Amino acid sequence: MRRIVIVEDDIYLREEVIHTFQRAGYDAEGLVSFENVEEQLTARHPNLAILDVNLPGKSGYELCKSLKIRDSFPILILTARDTLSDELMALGLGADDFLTKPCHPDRLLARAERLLQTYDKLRSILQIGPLSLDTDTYKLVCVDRIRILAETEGKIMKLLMERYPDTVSKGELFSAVWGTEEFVDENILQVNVSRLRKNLDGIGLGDVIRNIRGKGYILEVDNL
Amino acid sequence: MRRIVIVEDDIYLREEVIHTFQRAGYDAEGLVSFENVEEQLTARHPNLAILDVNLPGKSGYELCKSLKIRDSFPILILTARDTLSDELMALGLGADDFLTKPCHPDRLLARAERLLQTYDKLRSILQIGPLSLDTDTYKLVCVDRIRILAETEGKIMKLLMERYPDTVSKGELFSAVWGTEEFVDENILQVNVSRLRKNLDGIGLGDVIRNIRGKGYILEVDNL
DNA sequence: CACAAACCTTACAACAGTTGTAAGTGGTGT
DNA sequence: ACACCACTTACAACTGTTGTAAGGTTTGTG
Repeated sequence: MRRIVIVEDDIYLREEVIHTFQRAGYDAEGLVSFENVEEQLTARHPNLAILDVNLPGKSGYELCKSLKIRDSFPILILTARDTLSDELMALGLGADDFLTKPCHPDRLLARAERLLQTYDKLRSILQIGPLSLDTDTYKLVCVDRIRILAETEGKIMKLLMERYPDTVSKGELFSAVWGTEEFVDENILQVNVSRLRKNLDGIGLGDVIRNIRGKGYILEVDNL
Repeated sequence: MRRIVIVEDDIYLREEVIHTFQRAGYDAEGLVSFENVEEQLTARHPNLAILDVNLPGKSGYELCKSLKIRDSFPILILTARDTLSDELMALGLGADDFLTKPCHPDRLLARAERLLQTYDKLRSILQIGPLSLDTDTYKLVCVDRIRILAETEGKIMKLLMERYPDTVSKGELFSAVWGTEEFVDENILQVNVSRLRKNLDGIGLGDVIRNIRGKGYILEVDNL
């Protein structure tokens, strides 16, 4: 079932929206605390997030922007701020739709379902900034250049993107790619990182994988 | 450059919209005849279509629906009909966004750019009904079942989807897959169709490729 | 600066998956 | 009943991927 997470501090409106989606057969839930909204959201792996922008604490716009760097689910902004510049701001930061309160439940539902449908086809795609990776086929795309990675290289790239912007230890890479941290030649990881780097270089992505001596590998995509 | 095609019979509004997009650096053009709108649109391979629903001739809604069966570009409905049921209808038929006239150029632009951005990641995906095929990797998806096809099988599937709902002659298949209609063993096509069918069967798509004796092959996806 | 540890690269052979060939079976229309 | 078209399976050549081996380079430390 599709999970929809609602971030809205007005409890009455929140419950109404939740019920709208539950009646339509979705697994809808709302956040009740507005600390660490970003962590709470990503931890629940929603298929869609509905966001108010007037939240206690961090601005909804900032939240939207930082969620959209790693583009895993669509974001629908639902807010009382109804000026054009609010809408332009939201869309410019990557929001997928923008609706103003009060909003008819049917409209909200239709818009939400539209987004769910479109993002269905993107389910398997990991995104970090301008870089995207299809985790089924290991097709890597950067702007308009593409490359299809071999399985081992793809698995490494996948983990690096999932853990971004953290460093990934060699042990983690071993268990993700070979299923064990032990009994595997240390060198084989380096060989495959080397191959992966050569591949990335071929599409203009030199120096994207950086090694942290003694710690592991990390993705660097700031300058793109 | 991104091509945007505008389908709008009010010439003044049409020109205004065209200019809005041209100023923003897009290749924007409008249809001037409203016969065969669907053929005109698909022939121009737009990255986005902007559609009025009150057209002379065929209803914009019907048009939207039949365009969306093969989902190659996003559709933004721009119309004077501003009731909720119009919006629900449009979204239900697969339209990607719905705006009412008069519409501020900046809003239109922002919404359009949002769609272009999202569909960038779907550029390589062919869709016929519930079936989608990534033409770079030959990943075939039907609802939630996926299969990655080998290159030759993928090329055959690709052509069958592109030509849907027409029959594809063996000659066309030969030139698309092997680059020549001659000097290739007749049998090799049958072998690969056989392999493809076995693959499709594996994801619950038995009997999707039908042979028309003496004519060629055709895709049948009505019953899905 | 010398040394060791960590990291990187290239070449190669084993392997897996894909391709076309060959040969034979099954079905359809006249 | 016959010819023709369509289908299927087995097999060997080929292609791209993988891990191993061996040697080179960089980095931090005493």
